[in-house]
Amino acid sequence: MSKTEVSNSKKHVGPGRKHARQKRQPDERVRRTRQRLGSALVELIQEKPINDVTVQDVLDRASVGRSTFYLHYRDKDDLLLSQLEGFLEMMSTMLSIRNDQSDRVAPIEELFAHIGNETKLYRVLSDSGRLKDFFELAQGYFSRGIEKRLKESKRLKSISRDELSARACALAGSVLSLLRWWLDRGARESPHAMDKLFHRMVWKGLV
Amino acid sequence: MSKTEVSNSKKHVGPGRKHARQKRQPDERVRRTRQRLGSALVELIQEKPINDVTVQDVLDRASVGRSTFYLHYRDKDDLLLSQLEGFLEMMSTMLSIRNDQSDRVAPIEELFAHIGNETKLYRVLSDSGRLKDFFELAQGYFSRGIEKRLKESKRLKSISRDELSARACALAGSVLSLLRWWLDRGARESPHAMDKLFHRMVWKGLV
DNA sequence: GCTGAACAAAGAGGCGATTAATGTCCAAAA
DNA sequence: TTTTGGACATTAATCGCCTCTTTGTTCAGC
Repeated sequence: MSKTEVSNSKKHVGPGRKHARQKRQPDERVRRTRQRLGSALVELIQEKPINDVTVQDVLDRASVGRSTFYLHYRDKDDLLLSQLEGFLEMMSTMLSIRNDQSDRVAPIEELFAHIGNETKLYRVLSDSGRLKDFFELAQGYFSRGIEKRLKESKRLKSISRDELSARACALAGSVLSLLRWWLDRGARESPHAMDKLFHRMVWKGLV
Repeated sequence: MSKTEVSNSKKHVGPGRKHARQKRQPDERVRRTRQRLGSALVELIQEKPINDVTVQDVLDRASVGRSTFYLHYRDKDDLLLSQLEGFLEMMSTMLSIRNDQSDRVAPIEELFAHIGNETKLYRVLSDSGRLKDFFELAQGYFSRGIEKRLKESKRLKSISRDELSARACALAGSVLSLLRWWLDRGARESPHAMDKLFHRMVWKGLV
């Protein structure tokens, strides 16, 4: 695990993945085990350099047997990736939902709020050089979420499939750039302010 | 030079940099030497894996003495970075220029056209894992170029400095995402079509 | 400003030995 | 069915030591 990149996990489908994909039968025991492992890793990488965290550390912190770990995940990176993907999946879903009813929190605001709560983790990823991989991953998830949303827009019915995907891609890019701008300056503005800013810029004219 | 990252070049100011910065007295000999070294490197990395290209290779190809090389550049990476920066500087300048007069080629179109001519290089950077660094670098240059342009917009006179920089950042992000989308699909659409697409999306409503 | 040659310093690669960590397997418990 | 603990084979990091390549510096002279 020397050349560990967050994005380099197309190795093989692996044993752990099967559980992740089967959304049926979310056995409570399984859910808890995975949850404990994930939290343990996330905690640990905020305590010491990511490469110094061993599988054994995670096992101890999570109080989970070694064999159980490998039953769920291919390796440490797979676990981290799975955590990040879970998070991004949430964000993507948020972006995909139309909020016509004004009683919902705006998706961009919610997105900034959620990520603003994880600035420590952001720092860790940044320091370990995995931030670029994370953003690349995020670009995919955000694009898909946004594309889904755009598809339901009446104003864009006449637009070709390719152009829709291009637009989603560009929008995702701008959200992520804005997010990075915000985080790198210490997240000074409120999530609500960022949401309004984003709306003033592009969202309004597009969806 | 095993862990060579395009972006990791904040080591120290280095001897070579002084020539790069002094825009006065662009001595013809210096210009030619730098030009030859740059071209040699760019040629070579398209012929064999970037890490197999030695300084000696570059020297031979460029017919430049070893001491001369180190007079201009800190190391191989510095040379590559300098080439990329030169390219990005051009792009940034293009983005910063308002084209009120319709006889100019639109900046986005020109940008896509220029980069479309370097797909081989794009592939090389991608294969050597430096693409993420390149895009990160580009994000900075593009943001600055766009911010400069936005500053001259009458429609945005009332906007705060911070918001202007945020907007520029987001716009740069969307251009780059679009660019990546375009390149990764084989640059099928014409630069002109991409320009129009971009305008339909955001540019129009913003500047 | 550029050169060539000479030289010190750093680094990559090979190799055997040692140690830590990883990943697999299975019988048995929950 | 999931989880467990312990035993076990495999892998990977580390070290010392060596060799050869590449790097980066220096300087007298064009």
